[in-house]
Amino acid sequence: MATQSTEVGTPRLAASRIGNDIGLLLAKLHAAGSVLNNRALADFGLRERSFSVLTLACSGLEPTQRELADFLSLDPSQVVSLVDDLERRGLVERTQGKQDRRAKIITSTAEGRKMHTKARSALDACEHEQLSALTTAEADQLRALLRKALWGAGA
Amino acid sequence: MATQSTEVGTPRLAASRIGNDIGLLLAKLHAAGSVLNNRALADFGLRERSFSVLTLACSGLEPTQRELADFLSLDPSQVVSLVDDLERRGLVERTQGKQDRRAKIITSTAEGRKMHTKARSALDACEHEQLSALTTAEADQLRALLRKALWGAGA
DNA sequence: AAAAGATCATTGACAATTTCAACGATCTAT
DNA sequence: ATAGATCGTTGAAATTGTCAATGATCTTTT
Repeated sequence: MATQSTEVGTPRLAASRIGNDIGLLLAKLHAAGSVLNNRALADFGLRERSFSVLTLACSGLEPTQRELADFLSLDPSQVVSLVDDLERRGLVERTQGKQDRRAKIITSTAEGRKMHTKARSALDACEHEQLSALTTAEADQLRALLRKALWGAGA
Repeated sequence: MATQSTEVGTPRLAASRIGNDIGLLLAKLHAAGSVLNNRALADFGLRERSFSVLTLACSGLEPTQRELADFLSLDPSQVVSLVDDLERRGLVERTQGKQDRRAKIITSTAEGRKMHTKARSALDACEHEQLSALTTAEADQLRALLRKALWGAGA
């Protein structure tokens, strides 16, 4: 994410064969969205990643840090920092794993859930803005295709 | 891209609301694909980005470095390094802009085009592997939706 | 039941990347 | 002409990514 702007720039070069590369398209849309998202989350002292951790902590799924690392495509040590920060701010708590005492389950505090609710609605607005060129049906379709590409038909 | 593996990990947490966030889905699919792509390109001494620059250099579109930066969502200084490397290896050349003498137009050498052809076919295989959970029609649809989200219906 | 080997969170070191401010050269507008 | 913007480039600073080592705990093998 180099361009601080949201503008996705001259589509002139999109005519190249590379304008059809899934990898590049993913990178570009992701970069553009990150700027939007981080800008919106800054009001809450959050970034995309800490928001993701907070969301999962609020989900009731009781994720371990290892699961967070896998799911968010992060190194376990990065999760430590993310959780440290959220825990220091009282939004999240580490509790010992039930079957596995090595693992730490991340759960949200009441305050964390309040914060999450507010941040979530801000993010939804972002997403809507990011996909404004698509109809609602197309946006849903995009989501479904991305999920299927990642996890197969099962998810 | 933390996990060096291609495995996209436990979909258990995908049940969370965040498993529908476009931002996260893009990040995950992009991260997984990057590992694949960079692994394949390593045989040619290329990475995703240098390959992108090389591709645009081969496109006949005569992009300036500024255009490359915009299109690839990179800082202009990052493009300098990328082009430096490719130029040192004789794959690409800087030529002075026609209307604007500040600008540098990046074009490919004959050797650059040979390299590009080989790398391209390796990458196509990657993309196919990355999207193996999708049918061909779905992959095309995904491409079209990403393009529309980025550049609107026009592109 | 004990030992060996794997996995979890954590730390800290190191490398790579991103971001930013400054610069000379050139372009554009006043 | 002059003033202000833009292009590529450099280099420094901040952020991120990667990796190896550790103690605690789990799992598997004997």
